[in-house]
Amino acid sequence: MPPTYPRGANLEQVKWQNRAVVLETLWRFQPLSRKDLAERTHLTAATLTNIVSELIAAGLVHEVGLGEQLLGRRPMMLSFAPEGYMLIGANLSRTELSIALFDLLLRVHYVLIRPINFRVGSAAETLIHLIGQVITLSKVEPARVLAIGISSPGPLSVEQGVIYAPPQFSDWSNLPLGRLVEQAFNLPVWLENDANANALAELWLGAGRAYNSFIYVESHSGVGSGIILDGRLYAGSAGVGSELGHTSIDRHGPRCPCGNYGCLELYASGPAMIERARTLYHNEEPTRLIHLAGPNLRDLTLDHLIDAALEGDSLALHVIQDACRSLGAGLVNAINLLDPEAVIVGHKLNRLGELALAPIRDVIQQQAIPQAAARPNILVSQRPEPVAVTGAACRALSGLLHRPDLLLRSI
Amino acid sequence: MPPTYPRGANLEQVKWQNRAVVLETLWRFQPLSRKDLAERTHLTAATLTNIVSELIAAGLVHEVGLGEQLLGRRPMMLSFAPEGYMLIGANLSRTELSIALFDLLLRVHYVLIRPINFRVGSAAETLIHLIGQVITLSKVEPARVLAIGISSPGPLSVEQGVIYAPPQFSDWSNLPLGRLVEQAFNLPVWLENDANANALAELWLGAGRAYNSFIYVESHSGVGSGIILDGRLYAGSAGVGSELGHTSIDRHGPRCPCGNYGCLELYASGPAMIERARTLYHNEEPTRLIHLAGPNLRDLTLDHLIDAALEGDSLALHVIQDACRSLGAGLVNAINLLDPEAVIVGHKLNRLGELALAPIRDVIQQQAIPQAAARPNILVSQRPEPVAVTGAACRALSGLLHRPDLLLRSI
DNA sequence: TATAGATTGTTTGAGATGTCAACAAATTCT
DNA sequence: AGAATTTGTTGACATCTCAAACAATCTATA
Repeated sequence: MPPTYPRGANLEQVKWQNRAVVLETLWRFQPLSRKDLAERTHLTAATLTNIVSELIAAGLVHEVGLGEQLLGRRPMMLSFAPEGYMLIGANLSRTELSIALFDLLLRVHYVLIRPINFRVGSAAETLIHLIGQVITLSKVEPARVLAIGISSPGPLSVEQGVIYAPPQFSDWSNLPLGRLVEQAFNLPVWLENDANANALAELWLGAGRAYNSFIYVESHSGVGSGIILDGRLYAGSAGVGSELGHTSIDRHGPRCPCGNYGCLELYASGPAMIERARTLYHNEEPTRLIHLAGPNLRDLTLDHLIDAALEGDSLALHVIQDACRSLGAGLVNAINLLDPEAVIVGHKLNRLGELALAPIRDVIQQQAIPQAAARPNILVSQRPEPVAVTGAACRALSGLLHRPDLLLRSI
Repeated sequence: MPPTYPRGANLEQVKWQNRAVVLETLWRFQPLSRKDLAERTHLTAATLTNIVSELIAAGLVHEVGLGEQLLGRRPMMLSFAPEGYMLIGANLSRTELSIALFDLLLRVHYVLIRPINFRVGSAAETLIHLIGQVITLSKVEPARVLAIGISSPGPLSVEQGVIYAPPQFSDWSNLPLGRLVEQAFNLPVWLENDANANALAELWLGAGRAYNSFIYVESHSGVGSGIILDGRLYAGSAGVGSELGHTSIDRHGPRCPCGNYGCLELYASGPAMIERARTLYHNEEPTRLIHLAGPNLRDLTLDHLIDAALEGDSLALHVIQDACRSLGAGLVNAINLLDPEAVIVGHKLNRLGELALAPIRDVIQQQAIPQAAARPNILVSQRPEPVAVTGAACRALSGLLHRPDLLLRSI
């Protein structure tokens, strides 16, 4: 692909860009007055009068009452219309399909969760059927649904809306899911890697709200990650996200199925921790874990480990904190390469709070080079429930706010 | 620092942005016709007529003759005016100060190189004096010099133009070099980390011209790197560049002065290779190296190693290719994290060509995950001489092209 | 209670930019 | 010589933001 050139701008683009900027700013910092918006966007008050009138006429924004003011006229505060329009978020995990209906404030209005079998049935039809179900069962007026966001694990082409599933899940392999859903509902659809979508959720709703750049990492069946640079999700040259889980922390470590050696995922994923716990267990006294996972830790899950660690089980704590130190080592590399403002640790690990953060923070404090003055803040995820679909909804919201023509064309 | 909000645009910004886009596009792909520019920038032909007239009137662009055309009117090709205006590039290395005068095509017109002693003299005055010397000795009309770019190793604040030198170089420590030079010549000055500047040079003049994103890496006294994303130099949140040299490839490796363990720099920098050659040498037969570096490889330099490797010396080749495999391991991590289109290996190593590239490429081919379809291209640097100052001049050019008001305000 | 002062929001008209469509210019092919 | 084709130019035009005056709304104070 030859290099793309920066594009020239024209007046229509200015118009839409300004509307996008206003919408995004209002979303992140609502409620705001017209004056506040003018200051933050560096547009003039006159322009904000114009733009806000449009947004109110379109039903996207409401005046929500007068704000406080020490002296002079009190400002009229603006917020997103709470229930004017709706979004659909859908998440495919390895075991289940979650679909939810959100309003434009990303509050949940309806949730549907179904176990799925990747090997059976026609994948796209199932998803389309269930999205339809959510719309009818929630009794939302279909015309008020504006967009659909879909998050899915593992390699996919964001631009083409295709999932490259492993061959054994033949039904999902090379599936142009984005386009199929788009056609079925005649709505804009955004497909996104699940960790990337979760990173966006941190940016919009979670611990990343105060930052312009951060690295998000989560551990479950693998180690997923997403990178936010300059307030935007970094997509990479091929639209495939970042793969912190497959950066190596030990070139002499074991071989990873990906071809590399000593990948972070081999030390810090859920299965890696379970494996480690089983190995260490044989040489230890009986612990709290055996009550949870049965003899020889036969049924051990990551949740068991986390529960046990929270209850003070030393083996579980040891295994988890070891994994967190590995996570820290991988993050040090990413930090030295990208110099982010923050690191956010998410998903299951956030139940552990400081128990997980402390070892990560220690490693980073000691081993990352102090770029400029400050090292990045290390934070725990703060996304609201239902966690799985919120990222997908954020992806749809983010897509919509950057395409205000999709929101305003109707008027 | 609170998050910065995206800013609204207005028509004046559109004007300058379009001029910047046209200038940048013309620079990278000159010669181009007005029609070519219109297609690449997605502006209309009418707009290009207007903008090009301005640029010609300002003396920045010349019509350089008719191009070929199968049918119809032949296009008038445009190029940057070869000698209308000039730029200064300056590079501080650990041992010498290089300053050169360039035209807007980044061709060298005058070079001055001086050995320096970091411990003695007033640093800023020396640099300012020598820049003045270049201007007078080259007999360029001072008013035609438009901007100054300065590259320097090690941590610095791009935005504030300050060099944070190690304390032993007290004269250069916390020096607001950018502002001092700016005031001395009343010209815009850009200060940039040397590896970052070299990455820019690859983008504008070298192996990176065909790519929008790549990772540039060079090995000398350390391992330097620069990241180009989306056709722009990635600056990080604090304006400090990327530090691939201080990403770890082996958490059980030796401790690095930076605090981390097993940093890439400990395996792939010049001093690391020299050390390794000395260690291995004692157990080997006499080699070609002894002729170059004296008994016990007392005076061995990286250049010696490279020369010997080019002449087929097996020890030198072994040491270098080992270092390159380490470099590959570090690059695999960066690739899996950032998914760039290319990797460019520069500086001294490019004398080795495929001898250095092959082991790097092997490691990446085997260990990087194939994101989307293709793995990144692995290339060797192609910058023109004089290598050291070209990066600095590119930084100045890049700065100017993004601020066309600095170029056009005079008319 | 009236008035001054301060702050937010609105209106009007002006200025600037890129665009559109028609046209001019230059070249090849038949 | 004329049709076809491509590049470049011109002037009317639509539209966006902006500046400035103005309206609205609130507090403080005499």
